[in-house]
Amino acid sequence: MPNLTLEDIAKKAGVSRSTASRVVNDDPNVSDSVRRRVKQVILNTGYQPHAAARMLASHRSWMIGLVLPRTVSNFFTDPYFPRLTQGIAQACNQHNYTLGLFLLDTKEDEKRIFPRISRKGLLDGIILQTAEKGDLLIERLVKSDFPVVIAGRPFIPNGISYIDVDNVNAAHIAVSHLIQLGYKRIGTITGRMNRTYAIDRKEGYVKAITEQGWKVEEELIALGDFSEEAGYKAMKQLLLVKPDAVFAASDALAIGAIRAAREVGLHIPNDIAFVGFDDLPIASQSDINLTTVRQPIVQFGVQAVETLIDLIENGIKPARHIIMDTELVIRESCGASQKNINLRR
Amino acid sequence: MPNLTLEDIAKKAGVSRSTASRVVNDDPNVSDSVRRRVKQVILNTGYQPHAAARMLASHRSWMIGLVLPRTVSNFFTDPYFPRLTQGIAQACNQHNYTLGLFLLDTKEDEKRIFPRISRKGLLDGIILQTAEKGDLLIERLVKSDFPVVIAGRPFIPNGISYIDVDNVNAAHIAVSHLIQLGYKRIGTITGRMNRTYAIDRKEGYVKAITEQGWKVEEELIALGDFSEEAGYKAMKQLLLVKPDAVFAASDALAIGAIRAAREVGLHIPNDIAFVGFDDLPIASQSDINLTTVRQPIVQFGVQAVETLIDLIENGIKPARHIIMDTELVIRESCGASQKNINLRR
DNA sequence: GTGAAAGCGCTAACAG
DNA sequence: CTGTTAGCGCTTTCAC
Repeated sequence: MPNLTLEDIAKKAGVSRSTASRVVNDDPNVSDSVRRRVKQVILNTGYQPHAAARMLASHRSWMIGLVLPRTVSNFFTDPYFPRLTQGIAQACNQHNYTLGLFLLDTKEDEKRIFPRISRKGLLDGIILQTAEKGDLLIERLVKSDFPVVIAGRPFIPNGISYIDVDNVNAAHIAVSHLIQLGYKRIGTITGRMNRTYAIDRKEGYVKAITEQGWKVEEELIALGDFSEEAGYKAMKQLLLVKPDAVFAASDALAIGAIRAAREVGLHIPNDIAFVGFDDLPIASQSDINLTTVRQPIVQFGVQAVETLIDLIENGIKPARHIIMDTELVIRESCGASQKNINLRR
Repeated sequence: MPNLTLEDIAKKAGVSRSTASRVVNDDPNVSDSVRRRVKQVILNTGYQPHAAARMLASHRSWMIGLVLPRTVSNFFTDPYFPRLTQGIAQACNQHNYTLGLFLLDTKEDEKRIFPRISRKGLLDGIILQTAEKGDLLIERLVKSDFPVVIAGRPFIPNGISYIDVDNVNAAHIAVSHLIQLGYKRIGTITGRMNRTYAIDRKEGYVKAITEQGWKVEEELIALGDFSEEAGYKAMKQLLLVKPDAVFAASDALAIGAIRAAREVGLHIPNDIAFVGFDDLPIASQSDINLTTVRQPIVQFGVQAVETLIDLIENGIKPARHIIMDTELVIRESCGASQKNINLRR
């Protein structure tokens, strides 16, 4: 395939470069006969417009960036991020955008990221995973008037678009469910408190506990980092204080925790109950059967892209705030079915 | 920040645009004093060259694409791919390349991918995960003389650069290790046979078994797809024919398999031994302690990028073929330590 | 509905 | 070492 330019196509079709351009870009101001002729030439030659030239002339790159900060950057320990990425990639394909992936591994990366992503002509917009409190990147991005969507509510949500689920409420429902089932000593494994979603899910737990007039016991709260490994370790801690049920802030945490519980011979849900968060495919497997809060992760990614495209095309103001629904999926690990039998007796 | 151009910088520094360009691109042909002056202006103004303009003029995009075919596209079920992606992203940051991620979700995606990634001016090169037998993408890419590195040996390796580990040998070593420990009825959980690495690891297994003069029993070979869930299901099958050891073609498979074994009350390694492949972090956790073939996944990604950059800068011929080392990491799940004690007695 | 012409912001010979 | 001059391939007014 030779390096054809628009000029060549125009010549072969016997029209001007502008007209050829109009056909390529589906401009309505072209007569049908000419359009057909040009399209035929394009088809025959396999012509593809030069990406950089188009970017330069049109001031659009048709490319969006996904930025994942360092703290989530060994992003393979929690299946959430790959899944989110998948949703985002899918939506990009759909809308004909190219996805640029920026995984921040080191502190160095983090320091150099702003110039790289804000460089003019590279990205039309950015999806940024919620970062830590006091993160400068979001602030700088907001100031730069760049189209940005935050995945997960940021610490300072003023004037910036984001998309989230109602984590407080979802966690509250999950823990309340355990309470209704009669558990009295409910522990939780949280994510690290440098993320709003970790904070919010803990808040939902606390709310449900205090609503009962119970005291929140610090020893029943264990810290993880959303990975399976962390769930395992956190559960080792919790086992010392013998909870009868545990709300884990992610499925990965829950699965690690379940491993730890089983390792010491506990049976689920008879000896101890679990509720997770995410509803990953593994949650529904027969030996896990995890009751969990279903998050529409892929759909969340799609929504992020579509919101961003809206920002790109219609301006960033006013900021969009989108909250997606969750749903408590009741399986075996919470003991609901057995409890119901008990109650019936 | 206003939209500064090189011209503006040049004016402010009292030099020509070319000189400013030279400073930006670290061209040695600039006097120190001028260089300092221009650099100062750049620093003061926060100037960033326009990405598209640079791409167009230099015929380089400083962007590489990572293409993951549909069959690996729900790429969050096997931690291998996120990890590989991380290695690739890391190397891209290091070398100042932007990473374009192309996750192929649907058949549609797969059909439309070639024009998208081969569009001139978008990518300097492509890293492509090994695809299925008869995949047209690789062929078309080879024909197009585009710089491409395949991650994992492709089915038709002629004239194309790839990077791989010696899967046959690694699997052979792993299974031989089980044989030496005295296991007599060794099963395996393979990946789907549409991937060279799945085929190769099975071949290593077969080689080790037949080397002993043993017959390869089909019922001892279960098919998975490299996910934990598949490992669990495959193991359910294998349990029916009571193997005393199992070689799993990935750690994810092994962990799913271990869950299935434990579910029916088997103890590891006393009742049944396991060896995995990958050495993911979870393999070393205290209740898993998986003996496994360590693959340098992140380093593999880095190597892929560096090979690709070599191709971009020095031409694609001759094709590079790089085989990276693996290592058998012996932990508890194979029963080596206990066996040794037995032997010593 | 179509064409001519003017850039988009940069790199890269080439001349000095 | 530095400046001048052509483009890179496309989009986008602006006339007609």
